[in-house]
Amino acid sequence: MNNKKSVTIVQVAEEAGVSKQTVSRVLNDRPDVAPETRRHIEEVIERLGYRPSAVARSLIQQRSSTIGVVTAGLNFVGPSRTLNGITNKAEEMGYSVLLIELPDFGFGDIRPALDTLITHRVDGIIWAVPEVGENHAFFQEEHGSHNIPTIFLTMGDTPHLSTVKINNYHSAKEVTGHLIDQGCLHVAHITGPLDWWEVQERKAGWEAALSDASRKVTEDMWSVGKWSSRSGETAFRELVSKYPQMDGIFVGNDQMALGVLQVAHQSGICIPKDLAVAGFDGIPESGYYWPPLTTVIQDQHELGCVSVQELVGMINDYREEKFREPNSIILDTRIIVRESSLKSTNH
Amino acid sequence: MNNKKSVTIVQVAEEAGVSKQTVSRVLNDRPDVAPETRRHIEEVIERLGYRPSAVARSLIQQRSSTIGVVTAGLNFVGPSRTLNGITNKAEEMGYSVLLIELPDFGFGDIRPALDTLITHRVDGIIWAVPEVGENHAFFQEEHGSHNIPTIFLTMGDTPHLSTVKINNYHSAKEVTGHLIDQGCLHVAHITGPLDWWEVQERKAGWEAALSDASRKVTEDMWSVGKWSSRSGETAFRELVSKYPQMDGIFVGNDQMALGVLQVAHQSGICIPKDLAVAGFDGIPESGYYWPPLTTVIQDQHELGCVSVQELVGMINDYREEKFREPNSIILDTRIIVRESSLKSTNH
DNA sequence: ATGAAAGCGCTAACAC
DNA sequence: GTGTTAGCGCTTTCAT
Repeated sequence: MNNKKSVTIVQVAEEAGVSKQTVSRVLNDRPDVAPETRRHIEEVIERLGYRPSAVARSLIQQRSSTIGVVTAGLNFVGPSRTLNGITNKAEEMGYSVLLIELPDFGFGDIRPALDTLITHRVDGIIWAVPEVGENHAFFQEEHGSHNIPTIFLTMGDTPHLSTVKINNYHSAKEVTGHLIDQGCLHVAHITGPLDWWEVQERKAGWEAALSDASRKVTEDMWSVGKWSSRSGETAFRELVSKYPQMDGIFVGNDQMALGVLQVAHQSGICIPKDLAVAGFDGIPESGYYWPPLTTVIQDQHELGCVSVQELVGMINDYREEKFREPNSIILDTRIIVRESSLKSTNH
Repeated sequence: MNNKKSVTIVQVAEEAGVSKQTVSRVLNDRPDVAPETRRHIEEVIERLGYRPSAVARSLIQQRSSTIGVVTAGLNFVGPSRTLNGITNKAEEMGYSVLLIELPDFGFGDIRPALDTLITHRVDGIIWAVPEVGENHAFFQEEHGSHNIPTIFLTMGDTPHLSTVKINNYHSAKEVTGHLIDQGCLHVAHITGPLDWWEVQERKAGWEAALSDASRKVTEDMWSVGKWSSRSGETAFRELVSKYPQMDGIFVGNDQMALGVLQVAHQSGICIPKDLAVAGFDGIPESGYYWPPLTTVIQDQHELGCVSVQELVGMINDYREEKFREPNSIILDTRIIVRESSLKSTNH
């Protein structure tokens, strides 16, 4: 328990009575080692508990086999599921993950995070911080200020940058259409914070669906939340008073929708009869809300997987000095209809 | 955008017309550099966009300033909040985080994860995988097979190992006591999977509370879930039929409690009048369930923070060859009483 | 099939 | 206050 210094390749070589190159060959599965020598060296490695140093290897090979992941808001459900996908896929593809979490959603603190990653010589970067306000402006201006392959999650299309995201606009439009199909004449909307790119997309989708159904969109028909159940509660109370004729509502995420359900119970609003409700995200609990919540399932695990795959492709092309066209990958979602929006069957 | 190779200390030295040693001094804020030289070098560093290589530095210093974090089930709320705390604190204390997620809760796949960390020469390890079945046996037998300071989260006290955890036993006992105080005569329990250490602790706490109130504990009074709302639903239906006189229930986590609430609604069981319900974890949404859920708040963010602090202490002592007594840190929880358990006020 | 030498980018130890 | 030398643990190139 006390031999602090770890075993090195030289010690293995001495113990085995060979040169360190031969040991190195065994480590890297090179063919040109006598079977007998190989077995002997493997035995010594095992006996000494030798583990080659990734640090030394990274230095000489000029590649760390590590990807840097920058995230924010890990205490939220979405980002952590994405991270889940990233770690799984990275491991599968032979990469380690260096994780950085920004203290907020990335206003002003980008440079230190980036410096840490550059310093560690990561082979590629996944920028898993959603686009909020101007927090991505840095990259739009300075793309190429660092020359590490980088992929961005959940941001709008931007020249020269590769992105991965779900189809927010389309999904929002579809779920709003579903509410209209259920016979809702007045479909309200609770948004997330307006400076989020996703939020703008979802709101635009809601507007498009109404517009397609020849309905007007006015200011009193929507309200702004902050993702939490509490903020959903507040936003909903606001709508109840300013848009009383509302008989359907598309809520920007499931947590806020839960806040809506609670206010409805307290106020004697019957769901879905008086008000059809749909959420967004598809968190597992939503099927157990009361009533079970209609929502849009976005596969955030898959989002993580796909981004790793694309990034590794970028890394490889970069190494071989091949030019690679920036890619914009869009993942589909799936509406899951549950009781909270089923007006028609209740008639 | 195309100069692939990154700038090195030698290039900075040449450009500045000094030796690399002087540049190194500036990088490490050594006092013995002429102010003028320092400014000049800093200007060159800035101009060239030089970032020192953590890889080379790690190699020579024999320390990586990186901690390895091993986790599992990131798609659950608890582990990701803990990770949140870990990243925050690690960054604050000048450490980077290398993240590994086990595919399951750690049966059989421990060695590769450990190898990855050793290979990367992390300075310390946070084993944030809860103790389940025999998944920690490896460490109990082979402690010291690797000589990296390691701290374990959410596992029972074990000789020679440092641990951090919340007081599961006490919390469970307290919340069960609360249900009894509310006048419940028959308090049931839904556990998580029985091979989890936490689950055993919580069950024992529930039993102790009943025992203190001179109630008998029999097999028909409890049922086993798997953490999900769906499994809570199943377990509760089982209890309804095998323990019909039940008028209170302590559920092993909030998600399963949500499943209980749904079944109650469907079956016309009135909460809390017919049945008082308490959960465990204190996820933010629990205050918006219907009715709002009484639960035990465990601060998993704090759990992460504390573990980093303790680990850094261990790392420092280890470096200085000081012996450090293995530490077992226990964090307190807080019961938050909401409508779901307030029988007395309804009388 | 194996070994010797060089060097990745940096810092520690010692000159001057 | 600054430069020189050596070396961290490994892989690459070139001999043998």
